Amino acid sequence: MAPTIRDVATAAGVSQSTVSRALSMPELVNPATRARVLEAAGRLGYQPNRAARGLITGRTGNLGLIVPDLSNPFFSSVVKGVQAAARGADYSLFIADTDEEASAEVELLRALTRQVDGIVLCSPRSPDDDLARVGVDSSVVLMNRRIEGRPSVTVDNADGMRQAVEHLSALGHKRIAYVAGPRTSWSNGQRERGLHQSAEDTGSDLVHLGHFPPRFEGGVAAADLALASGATAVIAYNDVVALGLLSRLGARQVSVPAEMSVLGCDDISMSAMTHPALTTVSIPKWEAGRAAVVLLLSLLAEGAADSPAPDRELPAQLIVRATTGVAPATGRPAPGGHSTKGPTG
Amino acid sequence: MAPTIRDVATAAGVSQSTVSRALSMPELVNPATRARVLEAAGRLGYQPNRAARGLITGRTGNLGLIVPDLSNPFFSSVVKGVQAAARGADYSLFIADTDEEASAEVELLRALTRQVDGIVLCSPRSPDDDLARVGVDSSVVLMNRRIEGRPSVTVDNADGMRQAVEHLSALGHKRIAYVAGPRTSWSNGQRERGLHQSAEDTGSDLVHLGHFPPRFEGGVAAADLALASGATAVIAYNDVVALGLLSRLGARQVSVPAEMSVLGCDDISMSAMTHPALTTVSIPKWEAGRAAVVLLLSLLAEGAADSPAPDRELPAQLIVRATTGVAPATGRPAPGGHSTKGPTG
DNA sequence: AATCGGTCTGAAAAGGATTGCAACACACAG
DNA sequence: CTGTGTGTTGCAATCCTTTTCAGACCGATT
Repeated sequence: MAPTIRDVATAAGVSQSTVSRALSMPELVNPATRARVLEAAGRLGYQPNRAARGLITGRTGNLGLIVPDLSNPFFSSVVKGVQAAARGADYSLFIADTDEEASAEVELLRALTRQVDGIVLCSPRSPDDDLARVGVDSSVVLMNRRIEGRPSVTVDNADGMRQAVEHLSALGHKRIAYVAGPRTSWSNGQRERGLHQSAEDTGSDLVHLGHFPPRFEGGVAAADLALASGATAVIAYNDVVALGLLSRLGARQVSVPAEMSVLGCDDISMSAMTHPALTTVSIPKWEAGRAAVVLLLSLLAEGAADSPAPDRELPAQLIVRATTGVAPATGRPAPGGHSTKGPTG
Repeated sequence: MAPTIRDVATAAGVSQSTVSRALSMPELVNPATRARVLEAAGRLGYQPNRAARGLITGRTGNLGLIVPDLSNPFFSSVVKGVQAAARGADYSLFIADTDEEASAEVELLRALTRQVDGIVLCSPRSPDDDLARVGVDSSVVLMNRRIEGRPSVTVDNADGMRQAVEHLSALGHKRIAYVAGPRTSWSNGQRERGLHQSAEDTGSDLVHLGHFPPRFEGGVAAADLALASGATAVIAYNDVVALGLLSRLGARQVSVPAEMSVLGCDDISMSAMTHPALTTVSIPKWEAGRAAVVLLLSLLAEGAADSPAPDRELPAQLIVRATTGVAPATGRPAPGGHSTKGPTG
């Protein structure tokens, strides 16, 4: 149905090989012939069959992207960055969403691996062992997770948390609550680590409120714990959770930031639009997606040879908006909430 | 590198054809042989090379999905529906985002068409002619757009708007403003049509505030116009815009719904979580994505033969939450805003 | 005139899976 | 004992492109 290289060849009065060369190695054919070939190809609307090409080159021209939840705005931004970079390099993109289910990751990884040249695995929830096993044969770049011996793109979450804690500390907050994300999230682990370290450095009390689903409802549920904890500021695992916090605090008529400061993470676009606008630790999402693809493509080009699993770490950046303010003069009473300085999960 | 059908064949002591048949037409081979083949395939971890298969069958096992903006939660839901259906039918999914740019649609359509068996084109912004031209050769199902002679999945937007207007009318609102979406959006046209019809039926005044980008900022910008229009209720093109309206109304200290009722469209998850929770016309997003794939697959199975471009229309459903209430007793003055009953774009 | 270098082109193989056709074995009927 | 049918398997062609290898051609040098 669609024109093949053969059709172009006869139309241009040359052989298939010449057509192939005219299109992919232009300097090897006589300019006049090439012009004829290009004209014929254009006239027939010829598009090379990527499956056939892939069969012989062993490369598909496709990349895969696996994310936990496409409806999370954090990941939409990542997807956009990945997409831009892939399209720029003339790769097509398979995107798959695991619905936050760890088991789906290895399954998708396996299913995808035959159809792509490489995979960006974003914020995987699976245990290290599973990931180590499955990715060996194909090129996989991890994002938001670091595993020994695997290339990855990460963000300096710990430093982001340091900036957050120092900001709050400078505002006079002495007791800071943290609403944690999934136990299986590597980023969450990094953030907890950064929090504990900088809490210690600044002499702040850190209250770990427990692990919550990284969604709006998680923040809603955590808000009451935060209020009961005696903290004057609360840091959320991400912005969506922070928005949930704000919502519940609003419902309980707690004024932000006068009575309680709230700080998110990610800097999703919605965060700048709330009232009051959310103070947050900005993560270069788009850039991270792009960097993952760049790294992946460089690995593919090298032929998976030398370098021992490169890592790329991007900076996080505190963005101060309106949900953080000076600590209330009178400390709140501090019932409930278990204060701890050791990591909990 | 990866095991081929040949490897399985020698391992099982049969020919390639037998392996192929054992895997895809099990009833044609001797049960004992089949068992041997399956065992060998399993042991070697054989996965058929889809490119090679596609070369001969002419089918890729891939579907394509094109949406205007992945970071719009409406489309994330659609994507999830499409993905679920595709995965259920053992198809892989290419997803592409046009960044709301119409020209990218035809380009992506063309690029994708060779690599997939069919495409779901969601909420296309391109003019009818362009779409009519490009899709002829491949199977394309439109979503949120109806074009003569092309299969489509749509939602009864007009009826959704009717429900909205009747709801507001029953609450005593006489003057209703509409914040329109992109001119190039077919859904927007349908909604305007429904609005004008039901405004006439209920004897309400409809104020068209103009076209705004379908984003939060669009709502923010429209809010002041709504206030100045003398309307006591405002319907937004979608929920994201409605959230922008709420934000700006809040900033201007207009109480919702006491002074102004606000009504959105789509029912994105965020809408149930605001304070007050947003009244909205719910669109079956997930279901629509699924329906589009089901329709597409049925077309592929039929071999694009008989039926003259089936259309599937899904119902919309008003969800009353807290941003709509009885009209304020004292009508507001009505300067600015151009009242009209004819469609504007 | 023969050789050489260089440029350009074509023939043919390869890549992995599917499938039409032929072959084979076997049982059974004629 | 031959012919027919059925059930099972193998051979070989095919899909479309890339790539290797060899050949053709031309001008120039020895």
